Amino acid sequence: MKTAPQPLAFADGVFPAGCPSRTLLDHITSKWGVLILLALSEGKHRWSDLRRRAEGISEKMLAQTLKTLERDGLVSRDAQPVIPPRVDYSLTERGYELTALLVPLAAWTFENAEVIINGIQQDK
Amino acid sequence: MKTAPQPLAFADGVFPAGCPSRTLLDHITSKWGVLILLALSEGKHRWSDLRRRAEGISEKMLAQTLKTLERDGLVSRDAQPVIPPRVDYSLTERGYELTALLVPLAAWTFENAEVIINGIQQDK
DNA sequence: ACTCCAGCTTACCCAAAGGTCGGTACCTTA
DNA sequence: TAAGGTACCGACCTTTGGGTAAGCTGGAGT
Repeated sequence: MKTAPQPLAFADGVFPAGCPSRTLLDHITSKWGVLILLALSEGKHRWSDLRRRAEGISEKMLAQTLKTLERDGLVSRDAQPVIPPRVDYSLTERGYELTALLVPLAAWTFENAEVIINGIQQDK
Repeated sequence: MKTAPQPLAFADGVFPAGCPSRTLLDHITSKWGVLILLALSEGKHRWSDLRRRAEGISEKMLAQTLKTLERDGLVSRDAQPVIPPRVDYSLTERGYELTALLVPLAAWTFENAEVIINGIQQDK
């Protein structure tokens, strides 16, 4: 299989099926993954902050998403053993690299959403 | 802290729930949506081309995804009434704007996937 | 004493995303 | 006559993402 670190490696197949790239892409573009990454692009946040900022996320999904992103080395977890438990989540170096590319995309999406979605039949 | 040029619309809530921006974000970051957009970023493609390039997609999902992206004004469909039916799909102006931002993200993902996913326990 | 908060985890369950398969219409090649 | 290709549609069924609810630890508030 292709492992060549070419600039435009998807010149031949756009992310071969079953490849690690597909998995990572799924993590990043997952429903809540994007929102968490965007929230953290502004700086460190606590559990309850994230719940508020990623409006609508459930505790289960928050925990699950954070765990995935942490495993992928995009988010780091800093648990302080203080009396009322305090845990801060922030982006790793790698995470910042990613969100540097993600934020413009999100900004474009945000700016164009009204025109696109409201100007068009939206049944699904 | 601030990473975007604009007043950062998600400064207060990162894509408010139930907003058009969430819907559009879901379309764009959907499992097959990304792959179709990336494939089309290289130029026009036919139905069967897309099936090959978005490896693993089913006909149903291809049709559904294309329809969504078309409704969002990101993809244009050009059906020629020739004897063996020929339909070309390509990006609209708006679609190009998007993929200009999407491609770097995809490239980063592709380049970092091996290290991230293979260097780490991957249970899910 | 009782309840509330943060920061989780686990169990249970459902809607919906997505896969499989068959059909359609028209033409070409064997 | 039969098989095969393009570009789909749609019924049916399975997988899974994600929601709800409950529990847990250990203070702090009333």
